[in-house]
Amino acid sequence: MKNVDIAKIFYDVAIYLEMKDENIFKIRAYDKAALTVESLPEDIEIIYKRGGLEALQELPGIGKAIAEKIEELLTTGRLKFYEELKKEIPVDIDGLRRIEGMGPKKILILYKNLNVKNIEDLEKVAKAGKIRDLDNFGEKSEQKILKGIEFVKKSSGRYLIGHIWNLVIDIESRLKKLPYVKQAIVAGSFRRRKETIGDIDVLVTSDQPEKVMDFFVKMPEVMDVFGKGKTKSTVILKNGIDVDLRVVPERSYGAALNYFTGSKEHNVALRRIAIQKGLKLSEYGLFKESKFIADKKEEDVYKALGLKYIEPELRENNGEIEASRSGKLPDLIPYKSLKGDLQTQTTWTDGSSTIEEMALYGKNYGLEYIVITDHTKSLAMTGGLNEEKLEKQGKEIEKINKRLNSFTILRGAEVNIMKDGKLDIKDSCLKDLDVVGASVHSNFNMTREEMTKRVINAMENENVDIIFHPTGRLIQKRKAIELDIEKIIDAAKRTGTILEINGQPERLDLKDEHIRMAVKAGIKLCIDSDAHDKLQFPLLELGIAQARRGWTESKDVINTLPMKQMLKHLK
DNA sequence: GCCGTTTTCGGCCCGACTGTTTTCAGTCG
Repeated sequence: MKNVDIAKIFYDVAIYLEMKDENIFKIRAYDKAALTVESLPEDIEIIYKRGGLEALQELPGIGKAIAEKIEELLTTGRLKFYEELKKEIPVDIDGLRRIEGMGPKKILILYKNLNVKNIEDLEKVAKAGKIRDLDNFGEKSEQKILKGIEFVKKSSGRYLIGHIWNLVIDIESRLKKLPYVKQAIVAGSFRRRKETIGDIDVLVTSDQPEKVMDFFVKMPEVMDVFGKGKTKSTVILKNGIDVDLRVVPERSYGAALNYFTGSKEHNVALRRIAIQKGLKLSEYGLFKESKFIADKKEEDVYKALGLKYIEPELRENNGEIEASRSGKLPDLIPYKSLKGDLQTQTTWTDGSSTIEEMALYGKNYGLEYIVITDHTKSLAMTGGLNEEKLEKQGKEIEKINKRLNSFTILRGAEVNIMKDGKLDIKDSCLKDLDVVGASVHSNFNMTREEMTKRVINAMENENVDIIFHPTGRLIQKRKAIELDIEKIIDAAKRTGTILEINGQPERLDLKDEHIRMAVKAGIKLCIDSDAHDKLQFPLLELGIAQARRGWTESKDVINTLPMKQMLKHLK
């Protein structure tokens, strides 16, 4: 049983307990435990095997009772306590809760009175007009439920940050231009640069909130307005994404930005610190009694709490507060700080731009060098290159390089790691390339042991400089290959192999927590766009965002260096 | 249910909006 499965069960337990009107703090305890398990960097099973119940109880938010439940889940694969709750109230919690406004209490009322177990049941009773007669429901809530069902049918839940990036920036800049808007910024998980975004949170300061709200709910993308007040409005865009807008007075900007950036867990931790100091922190400011202490700038809030400013990408309550207090925050790699891109594809395989176009656009983007890394022969669907073609491409690159000023195209390839860990291109050919990246593109379903061995085999090849998109995941589409990341990091250290942070929106691979492990182990990384088109170099910023979430500093990333120095880090 | 250089008992983060309510519960972030 995996961490996510156990976390899911505890989240569900919390919801069941809420239905049963249990003590709110008991409910939160299960939520907190779920979050802890969910965000562990290693398998909880390994922790349990290593240290048993005691080791489990050392985890934050996990005490005796929950540790025993984890033990039961790990040893039997089941949890009686949970199964009894499910039997007592057999409803599809996940499905029903996706409907806006449906929480535990309402789900319970609907189940008890109308035997609603899932969205289909809900739609039937709503259409039949049966909901309006229930206590605490009315005609409006019935309509809202029907609207919510329509919306859920269309929407896919969370969105990849790279896919909504332009839309978000566009909305932000339109709000900024309004004469009655002072500041406008997108906060929330977007500002923290999470790989997926559930909804867009926009913060605005203005003296005329009504006008801002009027503009907001009438934006052309808006499909429906879910709520509109003086300080808070929620709309749904035609593409299915929720946008929340909050308007606060200018004096509260810093506190509000901090509050709406989150994460929730980071905020809770900050509030606790405030309470310890006899202060109160809310989106309106940091207060002593009713006196403003800090509000205008985020920095002031942290300072007043005795902390160094914490960058948004770190605000997940994963140790950043302790690091801030003790002056051990990382000096994060800045945006726009890469000098080269070590993975790009061209028309020689599945890219849509020529080598020369890639070079010109790369230069224009501000880079000093790029590596052309077209696919190799075993990836037949992309028309992968063989040894002969690689050599031919090398000559072409040489020609183009002569025409370029203060920019260099390096020769590379993205070679395939075969099932046994061997590569699909001869070493004698790889030796001639400047940069060799290797990656897994086939046989995704191997056991963890086999897969880890396979990749390490490739890392041991003296020509392999980088492992591209190491875990092979496609967010929301394909699971990562089974890899023992700790062993991969050890091997990287031993063999001097670089691990990639791939900036493609659906990859972002390595992911943040693995990056953090790699950085901690002191191995070198690179950040690539994996551009398949001349317009994709801005994906490097997405890669940097991911790196920042993994506590990466410039010194950890070889392509922050000028070309000659970068090359020295390769084998 | 968890947790503790103030506590092993008594705390546990804060506020807005909606819809159904005549003062508030539920939901959301």
